[in-house]
This record gives sequence, structure tokens and C-alpha cells, in this order.
Amino acid sequence: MTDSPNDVTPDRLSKADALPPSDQHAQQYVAVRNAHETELLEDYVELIADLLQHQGEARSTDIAARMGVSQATVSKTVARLKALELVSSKPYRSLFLTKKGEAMAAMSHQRHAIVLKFLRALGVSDRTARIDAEGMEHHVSQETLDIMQRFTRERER
Amino acid sequence: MTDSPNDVTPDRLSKADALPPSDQHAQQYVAVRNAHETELLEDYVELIADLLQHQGEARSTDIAARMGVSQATVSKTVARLKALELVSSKPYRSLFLTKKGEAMAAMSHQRHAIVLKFLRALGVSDRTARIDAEGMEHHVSQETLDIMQRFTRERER
DNA sequence: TTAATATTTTAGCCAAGGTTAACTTGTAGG
DNA sequence: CCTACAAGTTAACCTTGGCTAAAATATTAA
Repeated sequence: MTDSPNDVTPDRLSKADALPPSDQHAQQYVAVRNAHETELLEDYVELIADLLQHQGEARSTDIAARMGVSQATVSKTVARLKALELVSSKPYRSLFLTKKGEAMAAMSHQRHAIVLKFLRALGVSDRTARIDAEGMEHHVSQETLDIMQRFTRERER
Repeated sequence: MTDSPNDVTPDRLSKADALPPSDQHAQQYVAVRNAHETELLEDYVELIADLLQHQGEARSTDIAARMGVSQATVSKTVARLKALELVSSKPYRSLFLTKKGEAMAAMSHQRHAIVLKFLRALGVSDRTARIDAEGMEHHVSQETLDIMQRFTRERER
């Protein structure tokens, strides 16, 4: 490599947007991979909080049904959540959030709500907004969240 | 369970939005999991297309650097891409897209561009918009994409 | 209180997506 | 032409997040 005379000079070939420098480019993907790591944990914790609030109890059966996953999978993931001290429970009993878990659930819930309301304010149908929000919420930075929130408020007035 | 007299009646306890019915709720998560399956493949294919266009060549070193990942990882993923007939190449040589791969890259690129432009039109800074777009692009439905596109066009006028 | 049913856990399996270390192949320079 | 370095591959390993089947524990109803 390294600057041979017949190097392709991108600017002459491509319409507009060139590639960002490698290291900056890499950071984008790293950010996405990091998000993926906590994504599932956040979903669980958020769902547990919802169940506690709405049904008074968080049982793995319900989690399995709502996540569209087998009970065995829930068991395994809950074990991880307990190891991370996000969830507490006695064997064969229903689940509770630790302080740490509650904090995560609250943040997660708030982000989710902001994205969902934003999509609806944009004019996206309820059904689609719900699906998209679920996927998007873990990939929206604070900066963007602030802007979404402002946008939604303006539309509401 | 099942309607005991002292069942918690959610509506009295919670502020607004109750939980959606289980099966509908599950579909949201299923949709996200499905998106995750193709996500990485799309990113690779999109990046390969970019490299081909901007540098005339797609080499695994560059992919590794830009994805922030080891070369071994690239090798393995490329093997998968080849098995799926998205990419073709001879051992130790650089990579090409099949027709199928090109189609996927084109779609992916377009979605990415729509989301990125939308975020910028919203007022998100370039750096943040790039990161968020990378994460969001795989979770935005066609309906939302259309709305984003319309929004961006209106702002441009 | 005991038997049937429901729920939770455990064990064993699999694929994806990472890693490092060691090996192979390709390419430039002397 | 051959040697050094760069690039690509392979092997062996790890974790995550799914699954099914079987075992353990709770709950309900007779």
C-alpha cells in the first residue's frame, strides 16, 4: 500500500461522502457492539419492572411468554442478571430488582418512552412505532434523545 | 392465578400505558432478534461495497481495521458470507460481492443514508449522527424510513 | 394428604461472534 | 532468487443466547 503513484484517489471517483478515517469508522462499530452487550439485560430488567408494576409480580413464565422465548432461556439469563446483581430471587420463586436493577430499568424505560413518543409524534403508526422503538432504543445517544424529546414537546403544543 | 378476588387490578395502580397482550409483546422482541441475525452480514456487505467503490479493492485488513476487529474474525465472517453467496473470493485474495451481495449492499446503503440524513436534519451533530445511524439502521421499518425521508426533504426545502 | 398440574431449573446441544497464537501464502527489495 | 514482512487462514478457545428434554419444586383440587 502506502501511496504508490497509481493509488486510487477516491475524490475523483466517488460522489460525495468518502469513507471516514479507519479508526473513527471502527469506533462506530465498537459502539454498536457495546450496545448489543447490555441490550438484552436492559430488556429483561425493563420487562421485570413492568411486570412488577402492572401485575404485582414477575414470574419467569410471563417473561418467557412476553419475550417469545423458552423458559429455560429465561432461567439462564436470569442467572446472569443475578450474577450482575441486577435481579434477586430465591429458587423457584418470582423475581425482584435490586437497587441497581431498578436504576437500570428506570433509565431504560425512560429512553424507551422517549423514542416511542417521538416516533408517534413523527407520524409512525402505533404498531410500527412499538416495534421500531424496541430495536432503536439501545442505539440512541443522549444527544439524540434530547433532540427527540424537544421535538415531541413542540409537536404536542 | 386466574382472577382471584385479590388480584391486582393494574388500571388502578399504574399511570396510563398498560402492557400489550403477551403475544403482541413477544413479536416486538422477535422482530429485534431477527434484525440482529442479518445485522452483521449487512454491515460487512455494505462496508465491502464502500471499499470497492472508494479504494477499488476490498481487503480483509481494511475490513478488520474499519470494523475494529481482528483479521481472524473477518476471515470467519467472510466464510459465512461466502456460504450465503453474498461474497466471492479466492483464498488469500481480495473480496467481491455477488449479485445478491450487491443487492443487499445497495439496500443497506440506502437505509443507512436515509437514517443518517434524517438525524442530521433533526439537528444531531455529525459525529453522533454517524454512530447512532450505524446502530439504528437495522431496526427501522419501511414505514418509518418513508416518514424520515419525507421529513428530511421538507427540511431541505 | 396426596395426586395431578404448573412452574422452575438443570443438562446437553448448537451457532454466532469474538479472541490469540501459529501457520501459510503473497509481494517487495536487495 | 531469496529473504523479510505483510496479509490471510486455521485451530483452539470463550461467552452469549437460543433450543429440547428431563428432573425438581410448588400449587391446586379431589
